Amino acid sequence: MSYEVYTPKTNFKLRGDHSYNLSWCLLWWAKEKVYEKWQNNAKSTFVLHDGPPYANGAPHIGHAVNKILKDTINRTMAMLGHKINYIPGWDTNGLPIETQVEKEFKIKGMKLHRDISITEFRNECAKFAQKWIDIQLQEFQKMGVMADYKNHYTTMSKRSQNDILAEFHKFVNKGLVYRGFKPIMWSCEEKTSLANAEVEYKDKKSIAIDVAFCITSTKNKKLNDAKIVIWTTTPWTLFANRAIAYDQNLQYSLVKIENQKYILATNLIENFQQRSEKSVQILETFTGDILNETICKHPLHDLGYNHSVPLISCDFVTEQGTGFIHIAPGHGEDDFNLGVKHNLEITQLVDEKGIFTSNTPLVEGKFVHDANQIMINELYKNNCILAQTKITHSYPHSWRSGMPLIFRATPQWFISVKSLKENAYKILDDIKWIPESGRLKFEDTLESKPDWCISRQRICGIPLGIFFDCETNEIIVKNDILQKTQKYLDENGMESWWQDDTKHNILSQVFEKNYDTSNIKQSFEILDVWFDSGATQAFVLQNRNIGFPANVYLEGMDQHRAWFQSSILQACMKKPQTPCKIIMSHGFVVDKKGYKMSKSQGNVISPSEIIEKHGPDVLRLWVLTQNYENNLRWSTEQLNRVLDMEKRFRNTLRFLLGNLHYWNKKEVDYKLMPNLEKWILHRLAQLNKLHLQSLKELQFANFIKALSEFCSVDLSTLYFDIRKELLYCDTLEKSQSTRACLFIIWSYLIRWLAAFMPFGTEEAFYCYDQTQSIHNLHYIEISNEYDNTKIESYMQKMLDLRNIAYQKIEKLRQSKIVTSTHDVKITINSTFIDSLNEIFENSSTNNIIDDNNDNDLHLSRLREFLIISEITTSDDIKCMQNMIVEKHTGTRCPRCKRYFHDIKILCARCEKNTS
RNA sequence: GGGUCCGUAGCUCAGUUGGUUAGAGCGCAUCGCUUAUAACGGUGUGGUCGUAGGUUCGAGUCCUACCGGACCUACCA
Repeated sequence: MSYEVYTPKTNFKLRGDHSYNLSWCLLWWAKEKVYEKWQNNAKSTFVLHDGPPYANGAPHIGHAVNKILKDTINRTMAMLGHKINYIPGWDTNGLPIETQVEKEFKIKGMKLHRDISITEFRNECAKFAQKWIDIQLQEFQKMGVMADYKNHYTTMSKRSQNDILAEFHKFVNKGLVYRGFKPIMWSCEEKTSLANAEVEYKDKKSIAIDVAFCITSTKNKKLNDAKIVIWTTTPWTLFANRAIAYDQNLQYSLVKIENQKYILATNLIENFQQRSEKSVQILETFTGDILNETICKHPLHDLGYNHSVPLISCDFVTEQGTGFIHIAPGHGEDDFNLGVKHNLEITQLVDEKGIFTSNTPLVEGKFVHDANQIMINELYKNNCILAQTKITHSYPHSWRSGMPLIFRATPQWFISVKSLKENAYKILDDIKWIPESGRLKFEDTLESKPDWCISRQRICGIPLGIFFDCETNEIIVKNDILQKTQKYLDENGMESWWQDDTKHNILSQVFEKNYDTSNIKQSFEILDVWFDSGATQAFVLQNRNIGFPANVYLEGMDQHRAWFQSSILQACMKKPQTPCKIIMSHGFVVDKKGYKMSKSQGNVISPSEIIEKHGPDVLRLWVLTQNYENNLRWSTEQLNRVLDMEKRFRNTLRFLLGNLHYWNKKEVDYKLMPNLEKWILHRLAQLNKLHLQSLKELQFANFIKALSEFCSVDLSTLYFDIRKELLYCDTLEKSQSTRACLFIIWSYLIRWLAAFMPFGTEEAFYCYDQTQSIHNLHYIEISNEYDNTKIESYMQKMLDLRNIAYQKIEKLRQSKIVTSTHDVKITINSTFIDSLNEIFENSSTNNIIDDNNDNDLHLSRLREFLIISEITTSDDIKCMQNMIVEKHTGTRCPRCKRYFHDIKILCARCEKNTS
């Protein structure tokens, strides 16, 4: 037989239909204009400036981490009452998109210029980027990322491109842009220089050779007929060899190998022996300075390479090789610097495709990597190779095509960064770095930053928009030509830069009719994409009046050398100023074992898959409960942990909702609440402090964990379990003040959780209130009364008693004497009543259960707390530890489960409450 | 090769300026409830604090080296 009890009633499911709920929430938020309403908030505008992801693929788990963190901060700030200005953006120019589009044309057998115009090509790139923007935008929304999507920015929109060009021209006007000639990382495949960020270091197998150079002149007689041995892994660069470097402080030895004298670094002889399998006899050892003013001849001297090869001292000789470094000033940075210092020829023997030009005997028209074998063959013919080995070493490759890169000296445009760096150093203290070590990373990169090569020999991007004198290499700036160029491109479209009449149209505005402009060249290069994204602080934050400086920049920690760097340098063009107040960085996603995710390892996970299987809240909780300053680990254990956590939160909300169903919506004065309620409110006050702390550090993991413990331990195990008897079995009238307390708990919990699991909380909130979104509510300030530290000692004493009692009950349970705490009767010493009085000091008498057997209020409280049937006193018991726990000998009331001695069908209380 | 950061129970994390027997939640095991029921409660089990040295009366905490991992850097010519 069942009796009426007030068990929880709610439509909110423990396991919701997350895919239905996801689409419902997105519709609901749009209808409710959640983001738009954030603009009505009274507190100052909070600007988290979005660093643009690259629009060339589906979002990966790293995007998810980044966007979820950003969104959580935004939602938190909105609930604090700030206006939110979050403009998502995309990086849409550059090589990766261009090569992708190029590939598609190649498949169709089409060729740029022949079959497709530059304009058409650029349009295809834009279409390609737009496709991925649409996909990413949708995915970000599914993660719950709330943003001003309508006004999103891209680096390819007309307005952005004009703004970015204008931004670049400011650098030109300030005299910071110059044409330089430097060896830079060059991709023969893509025929362009590459930014550092476009370079990927991979293992490459190379042929390493030890090559002998004959000495032709030396001031030291004993070196007369000796040969210098160099070691190289790029034999083709020997065609461009112009010197040999050594360390004048290093020990070198004159050695004899097969009746020929050679010079090698003393400590590297053993390595050399192993490589060459030749026996080496040391004749004499000396320091490197003896090699001063020594001159060799090129090993292919008689084949057209008849220049002399001087020995030059340097400080970058390493532990590898022979102690001598072959120097090709056109093909390495160290080499170049040394070449400039000693006035060596900076060779330009290789064209943009990596093919040797006409002034290179033997290899003219040959690709550099094919030239390796030609060089090796010739050297063998001339008897110059002492050893040939294969080595695997880390070598730069093109990020996109995967092809090995070369160093190649070419004319490029550079921004002089000296003054920008000086300004940047001045604002480092104005930025709060989270974590603090981020500043160190940033500073390290800043310190070693060379002048910024900003030209790219491509077309998917923003043209430099400059003309220059091809004799002096000076950029033409007279008669406002830069502004006129900007205006022209604004009116005719950015792609008009590549049209035939553009040069004439612009120059005719600047120079008189008969002025000879044959010396004036137009640059057809485009800007480095890092300049594009670095300019967002200008063309998004400032030009659109979003707010400058922004409050927060938040990106992966790799951006300390990339976006953070370019943004700050560009902001510091005129004066020291920071584009943001806080720079926060997060780690990368790794697998269970801590290894990075890569397709080849097969350990990648996709955010959309997680969302599909488990819902967006689970993905978010996974991100948010880890220490994201370091790596974020993904594993099934973690997934299960987060699934359990989500379930715990949902079930807590469900229990609250179910019991609020019976609430008369009347609030209750704090002073009238029993100690147990005061304690749970005190816990809320503690959590609130933690919440504020988490906002300061923008670290939510500890707070969420505290919330989870609160739900498990404080609510489920203690408060809810104890109050169930009252809520279910007593009169509705009696239980109202506890329900009022449940409402307070609900009010805080649902708001706190809203930023972390926006979908589940919305679903729950809708069960309570269909008139508004939870995400347009604000956090509630905690009443000072709640922060009641005195209540802690009350709770501690109660828990101690509970502990003692439950240990004893457990023994009875194990002996199969009782099964539940309801079966138990406890007897304690009557003098303990006094200490109970102390424990319950100041506790209200409100909403105590009718305890027809007990006439002592405090005993009744204790009985309630222990969830047992009866508690009595006796003078025979000496102390609390000796409390007697035994099976109650009465009959159980089928409604409230308690045992009583005098019972008809129901206990007296239930009889009364059901009549 | 160099720089920065990280390494505490199966998982996520606490662990104050070095100070008793290293904590929590979850998980897991087990018992129970059957009025939050694909829920809930009781009890229990988990750790050579990455490894090895050193400083100290005493080290998870400080120092050194090494191992493993992440990010950055670097054409080992």
